[in-house]
Amino acid sequence: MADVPRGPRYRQIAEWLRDRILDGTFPAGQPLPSEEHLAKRFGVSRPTVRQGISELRAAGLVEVLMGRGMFVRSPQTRPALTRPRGVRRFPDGRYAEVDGIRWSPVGDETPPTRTDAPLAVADLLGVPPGEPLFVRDVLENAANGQLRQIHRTLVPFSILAAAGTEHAPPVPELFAWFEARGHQLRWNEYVRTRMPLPEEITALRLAEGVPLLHITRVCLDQDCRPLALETITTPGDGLEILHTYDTTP
Amino acid sequence: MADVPRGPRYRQIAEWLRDRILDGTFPAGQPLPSEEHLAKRFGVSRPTVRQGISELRAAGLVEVLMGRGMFVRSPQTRPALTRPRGVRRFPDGRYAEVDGIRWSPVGDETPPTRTDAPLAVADLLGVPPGEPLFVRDVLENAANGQLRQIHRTLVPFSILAAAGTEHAPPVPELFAWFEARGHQLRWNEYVRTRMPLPEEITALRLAEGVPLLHITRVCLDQDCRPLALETITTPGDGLEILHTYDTTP
DNA sequence: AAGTGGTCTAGACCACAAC
DNA sequence: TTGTGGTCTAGACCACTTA
Repeated sequence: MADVPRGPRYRQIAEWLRDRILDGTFPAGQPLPSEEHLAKRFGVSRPTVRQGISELRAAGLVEVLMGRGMFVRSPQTRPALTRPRGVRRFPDGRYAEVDGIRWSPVGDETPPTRTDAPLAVADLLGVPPGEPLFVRDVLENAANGQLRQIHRTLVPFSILAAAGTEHAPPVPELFAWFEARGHQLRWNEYVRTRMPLPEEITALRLAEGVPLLHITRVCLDQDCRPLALETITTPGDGLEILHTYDTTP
Repeated sequence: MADVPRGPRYRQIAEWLRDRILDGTFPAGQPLPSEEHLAKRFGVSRPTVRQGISELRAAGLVEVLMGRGMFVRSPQTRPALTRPRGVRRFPDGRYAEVDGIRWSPVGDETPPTRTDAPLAVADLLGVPPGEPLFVRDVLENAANGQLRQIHRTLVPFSILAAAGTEHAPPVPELFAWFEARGHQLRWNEYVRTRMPLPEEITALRLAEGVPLLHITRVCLDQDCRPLALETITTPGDGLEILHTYDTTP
């Protein structure tokens, strides 16, 4: 008995293509048959073929170029860039990111604003919800624009006021600034992932079907009191992050 | 002058729905207008409406239940579960995950197999590509099946052979086992994200548009020689991971 | 039974890219 | 000019859920 095809026609087409992509019949970079061609080959209409293709696009297996055709994406291997996470303190008191990446702002740098702490942020910062926060929001790039991230810094005005200012320096100067005020620093870093909103797709120049990595870093003092919070939003493709630890007693 | 609607009709419909979801006109859990209703309201055909809806589904903004309707997904806030990453060593020499989650295997536990190290894994384990590896693969669940993960453990046979065995115990017994052989342990943890393959969607019971978090943990000895590698694949929704660090000198 | 979404047809016209 | 994908129509029939 021959195998009876299961499920809807569009999925059979998607699976036929997927199998041939994964087994190497259609190698990466190779143009795939046109929609019209596939429609004739499977005896279905073009919208049906397109529905199958949309699954492969969402899964990031193929890339479709307007007016040119459909192409196999490069296989999922390890990302090109590994980004060690951590903060280094030099003997002279300067702070720097361990990953050593030099970011520069994209476009006009918008002036800092203020916001009322939403629940989740207030929780992490140990302040009541609605507490006013200093906000700096920067779209940054590096590596000749190959790399982008959205970097947001949040500091409660109550902490700035205690130091007699209303303006926080950017990270990592902020950390040296905290240290100069007698704090010894540690960080908690929360990592999660989600699909991007349309604005994020354009801002970060994301390809179809690429999720985001979302890092929330809370800077704490020696008594585990939160001082500041950063969120870093980066593309989930071509990038991995690295944490190092030994045993916790 | 009134605003002229831009872009294709289906995107206008998607944006109309998205705006009303984000501004609270359609609160979470509320049923949205039916496809037929939307088609009449916008003067388009049902496939056009469906194309717009497919964008919202991919972005995880709405959830569609067959025969019932379309519903607003809960907003993207902080995930329900925070999973601290790390390994604890008790004074009696036992090791345990810092997150304290008790996992149990789903279905029949498959016996360990062997594989030839692929390039990326060989690189992290410091062995030549193709080196034979011990492989344990387990689909695990916790919290009454609410939580699932795919846990793979890889150990070079060369390391097992040096201890006169061909069978590695599961993590975290493996760590105590290494320690008993004179190693002092550290870990490197690589975090990345990607969209799931169809098998992973079913194994992990993923909803539409939910990316994966993919953790690769390498266990190193005191001389930074890799001993074993684990990969943990978990749903990207409802879960975040937490790393803690202080300054690197 | 009525209403929902899931699948599919057989076309059409358009925008874009390459030749 | 030709071939590609992008958008859209105006229906059809089916499977599923709820009442």
